[in-house]
Amino acid sequence: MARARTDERPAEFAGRRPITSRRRELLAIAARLFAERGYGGTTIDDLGAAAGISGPALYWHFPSKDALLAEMLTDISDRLLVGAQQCVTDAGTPVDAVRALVGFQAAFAVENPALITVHQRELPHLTARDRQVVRRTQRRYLEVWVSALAVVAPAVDERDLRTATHALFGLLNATPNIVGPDPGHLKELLGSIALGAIDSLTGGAISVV
Amino acid sequence: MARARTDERPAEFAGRRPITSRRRELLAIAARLFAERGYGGTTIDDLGAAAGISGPALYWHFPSKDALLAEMLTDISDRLLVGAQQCVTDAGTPVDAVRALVGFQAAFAVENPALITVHQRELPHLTARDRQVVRRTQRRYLEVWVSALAVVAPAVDERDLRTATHALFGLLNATPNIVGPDPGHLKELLGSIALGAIDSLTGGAISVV
DNA sequence: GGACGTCCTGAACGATCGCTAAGGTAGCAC
DNA sequence: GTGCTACCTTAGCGATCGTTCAGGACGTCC
Repeated sequence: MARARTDERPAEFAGRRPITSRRRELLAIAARLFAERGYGGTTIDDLGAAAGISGPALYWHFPSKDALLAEMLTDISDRLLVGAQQCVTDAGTPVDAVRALVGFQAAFAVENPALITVHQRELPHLTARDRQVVRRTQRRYLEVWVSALAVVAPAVDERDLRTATHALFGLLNATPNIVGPDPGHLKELLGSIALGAIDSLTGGAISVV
Repeated sequence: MARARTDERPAEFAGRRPITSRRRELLAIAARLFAERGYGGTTIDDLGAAAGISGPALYWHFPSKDALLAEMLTDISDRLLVGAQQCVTDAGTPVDAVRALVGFQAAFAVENPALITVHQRELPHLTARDRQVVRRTQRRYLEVWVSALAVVAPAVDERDLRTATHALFGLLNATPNIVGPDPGHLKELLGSIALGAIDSLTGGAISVV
């Protein structure tokens, strides 16, 4: 008999776990099911069945259902934060930085609607500790946006900028509700609408071509 | 022994149930808890405790936890639809209609962030039948917006308008994530950002004062 | 007084579901 | 072959939770 991986590698489970392709696959499947049925509406057996294995087999890869969700959410927020930081450092001008952020978030939301859904919806089902971690990363992501916007909209109060950024996230993250258009077109459309929204803060310095 | 209300009034539970103030109160409490902890993270006993009664006491007012959620969600979508139709019929011009819709949705979202959260998040936990009902009403609400926008943005493809409307909903419904500003200011701010977003579709016919 | 309606309590049942336990199989190293 | 690792199986436990049941308190009406 082999011990469960949880017993075998306690230190690893406490921090970062090895990211195998199988784990990534299972996380993607879980994201789809969570988006469709909700976290509470998806059982371990559902997840296993969708992956072609039994329910309890998941415990070889993840220590618990909670931990699976936690890993999914931290991964999403990490990817967003890293991508946003990259946008800013790569941009030549402040205006370019804002445009890059809009394009990046639009692309992520269009390409990963299930992740967006889970990220928006399932935060309450995390443990207090995991929720805190995700929230912290989300806040840092928000700050990247607010800092970038503050440069192109210096006249706007910073609290209003924070509000506006939340609104922009809501706008760009509407992708799970949108059906039909091809990804490229959708990115363009959402991006231009978002830039129009930003124009209402700057007086029109952004979306002019 | 008194029979449970479910046995007593089967016909009434099948369709509309009487809306007492106590029921409304319980629905408001449930909305707050669902928004905080999620539907699956809230037990019948939690709901009862928050209302100062025992858990099973809820079964006097609602036939099931599912039905409570269903009533909450259908009520929200009904209120939105009725309000939107009112906006359009009361408006003098197409531009006024769009402005009224933006103001109405902004006001609702600012005043009822918990309802917005539940409405966005808990749809998967409805039975197929209830979900269909809510979806239908949501679609009619969307159509009110698309029709109004089509008049002020005749050059935009209707599918794009539908996409844009989803984006606008996402923008205005970001209120649950926004903390701090006073309601009046928040409505104004979100409204003006939304109008800026609409300007990106019309070329600037809306937000000009 | 009694009948009746309204709203609630406390106990308990039954089903679900996350999770554990114990073991099996296939592959690779030596 | 033996040993080891990676990944999976089925059976079942324990706890949670939605729901039902039997009844009780309080009011109103006659």
